[in-house]
Amino acid sequence: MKERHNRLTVVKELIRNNRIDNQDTLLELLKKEGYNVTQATLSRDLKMLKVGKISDGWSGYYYTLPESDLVSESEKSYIQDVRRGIISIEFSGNFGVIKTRPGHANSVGFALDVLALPEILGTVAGDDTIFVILREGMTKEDLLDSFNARIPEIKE
Amino acid sequence: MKERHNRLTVVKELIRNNRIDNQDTLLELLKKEGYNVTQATLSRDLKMLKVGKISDGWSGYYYTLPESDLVSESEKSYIQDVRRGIISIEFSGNFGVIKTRPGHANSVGFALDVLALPEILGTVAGDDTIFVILREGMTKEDLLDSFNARIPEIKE
DNA sequence: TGAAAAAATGCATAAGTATGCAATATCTAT
DNA sequence: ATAGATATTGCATACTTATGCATTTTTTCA
Repeated sequence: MKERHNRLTVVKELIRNNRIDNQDTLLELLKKEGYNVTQATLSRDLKMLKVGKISDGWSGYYYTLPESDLVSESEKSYIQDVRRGIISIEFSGNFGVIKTRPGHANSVGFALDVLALPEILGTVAGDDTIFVILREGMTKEDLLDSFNARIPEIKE
Repeated sequence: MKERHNRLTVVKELIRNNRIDNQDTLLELLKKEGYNVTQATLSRDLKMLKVGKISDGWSGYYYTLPESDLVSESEKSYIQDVRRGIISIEFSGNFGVIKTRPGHANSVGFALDVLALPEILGTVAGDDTIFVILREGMTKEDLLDSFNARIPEIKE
């Protein structure tokens, strides 16, 4: 059985979707989801998930997931768009050319805009080709690094 | 006397430059800096500074400043560029027009690029005017909010 | 399968942080 | 300068979170 694994997933979801500021509250929510554990276990769960506690900018604090888990579902779908469409990327000076499967250029280009990679100043998409303009001072290495960070397994 | 204010500055600096994971440790460091207070006071200081506690990605946790205090010095200088140059900003549809002091449009525009506000798709700068194109789906309210968050006291 | 090893959990309690209250210190408006 | 208002602080303690240890559950492997 993967009881704990399931619970961790639920905990993560609860933290993502609620402003929770202590473990007892989280314990309540977990109970409603059918998980009956003690505060001790929850404390260990949070440590495992690397959950942090930060200011709400007002007068309180709440739990927060590490950045890597904060990627929203919608962002994930854009990442999928990129993965599905992209074929190759090559550079010339501060311009890049992305080749995509036919008809995918727009979805990939739009996804890149949404992902707002700091290296990219703008894109123009045709049918199976995207023209990428790098921001002043950015190199193709910068962009590729950023790619690998935001879009894992780009080499699939 | 502004004892507390000074102390807060030191606390902030200590947190920025060290990996501190509890208040007693911080208390020690503060003592070395010549500030003798109790844990209770420090707890209040941290709340005031909106200090958070996040995972080091390994097995521990440490204090961290809110984003607004993490702004790098170089970023601050760009923020200054914007403050020095900007006069007004108005909108029409998904376009914005920023008026600047004569000759300042380029420094402000470049600073805006560097700051990479997610609302801005791109800018074109003349001599005392900047043309801002909002990203699809973004409103002028979004941009103004972002402005206020990243560039405090824009109304000076 | 049936041990032995590893992982997960609860209990009790230690460690860490926050806060009510009273005492001071600082600021404000005469 | 001075009384009243505000802000800061320490003390004691409540609240919150982490963890050592023993127990139970799950996994591994011969």
